[in-house]
Amino acid sequence: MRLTDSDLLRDLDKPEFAAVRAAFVPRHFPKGRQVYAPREARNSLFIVAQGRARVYLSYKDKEFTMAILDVGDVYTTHTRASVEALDDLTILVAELAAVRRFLADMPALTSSMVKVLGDLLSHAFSVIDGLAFLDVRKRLIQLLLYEAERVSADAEHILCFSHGLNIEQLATIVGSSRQTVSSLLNVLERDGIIEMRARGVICLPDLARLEALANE
Amino acid sequence: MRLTDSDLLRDLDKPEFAAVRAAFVPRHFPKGRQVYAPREARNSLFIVAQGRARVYLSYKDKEFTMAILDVGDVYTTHTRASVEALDDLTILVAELAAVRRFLADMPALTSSMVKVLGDLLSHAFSVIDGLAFLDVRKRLIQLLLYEAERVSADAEHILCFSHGLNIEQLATIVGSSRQTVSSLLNVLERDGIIEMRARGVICLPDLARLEALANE
DNA sequence: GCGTGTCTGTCAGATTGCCGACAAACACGC
DNA sequence: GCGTGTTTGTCGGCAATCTGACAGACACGC
Repeated sequence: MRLTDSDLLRDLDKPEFAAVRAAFVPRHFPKGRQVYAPREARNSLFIVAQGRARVYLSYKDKEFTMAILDVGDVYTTHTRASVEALDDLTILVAELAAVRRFLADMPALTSSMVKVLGDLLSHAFSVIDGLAFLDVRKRLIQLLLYEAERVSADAEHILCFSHGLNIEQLATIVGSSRQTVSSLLNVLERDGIIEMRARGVICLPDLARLEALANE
Repeated sequence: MRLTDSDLLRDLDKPEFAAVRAAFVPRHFPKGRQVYAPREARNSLFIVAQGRARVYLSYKDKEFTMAILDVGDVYTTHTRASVEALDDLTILVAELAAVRRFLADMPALTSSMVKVLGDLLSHAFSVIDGLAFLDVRKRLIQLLLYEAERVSADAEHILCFSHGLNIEQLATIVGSSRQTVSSLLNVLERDGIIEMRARGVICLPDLARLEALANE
């Protein structure tokens, strides 16, 4: 779910961007608080400075999680998505209109913006791809593989990651129900493909086999 | 499915944009020909000058149509989507890198680019929204309403549109199968909510009732 | 006007995945 | 260690939708 950790955050701290940096205001949200409501009029751009945020669509009492933003991730509102704080959250917010004023002067900023939008778009296409062509089981496996990729840098002997989400939240990511995801995970565990060490922690003792399942 | 008919095409013909205009090369494709293959390396931006193009994802022998581009629509590749000519097609193509070089000099161009990406993104969100929350019937009804909106300007007494697609193609738009869409359409017709005048032509004698169905 | 190829309507069977219900496992404060 | 609220596992019934099959309708060239 990681989106676009461009160098925007780092760039902003360079002296030549001081003027732009001033357009970004830090805002804090306690865990669970709504950051943006569905059809918020304002278009803004923010960078996650601390904590995680969940970007999601909702309809009646259902929710679909589009992305989980981590530190360094950049996001633009002006879509019909809501955002909520998954942990205590700090973001740097700028009005899009304000940022736009600087675009002419700072080509680097333009590239960043275009990159952010491009990454969001590319991610959205992946999501559509999954929903249109894959069943819940495959979408879940893809999610596991995706998470695995992010920790693989640690090169642990046995690959584990702590996503810190409950089954219900996982279900909103793959667009399914708690019950379905629960039983799929348990089948995978019985087959020795995953291991659920604790709530919110999954290990992948046999990555190769998981990858095979994704392609079958 | 109409995307982003920004003023890019018109803007480009202004004398001050002559330099940028030169970066766009016209290309022709006969009906049915592939315009971009799935994972084409090059990132480019094009404007439809004549005909229609279909943007779609594919997986094994299934396809999902993301959008149908009309004259004036702008599209950027660099996603995993393919594009094919739905009619005989003429597009103005520019390499993204080439366009990017002009961005600094021409803020208006930047706005256009950001708008294009933003529109694509917003459309992608709508698609996800439909796939995640609505059943085939509702997605189909939304599609009908969407098409209705585009011709409503004609203010005909009874609203008709000729989409020029067969049932199978409609099915790829709503992410369903030919059989399902066929029977759903026939149920709607029996209920007097739509009228299929000829292949590829649908009339909506009772728009209000259709809208009611969409919200139920 | 006839024949061929495509498009459409419809049915039956199988599958997927949802939902409600309920019990067991867990987390955490006291 | 106990009690309460949350999370998880599992079952059964049900609705949506897919697939394959086939017949009838249509379109168009000759």
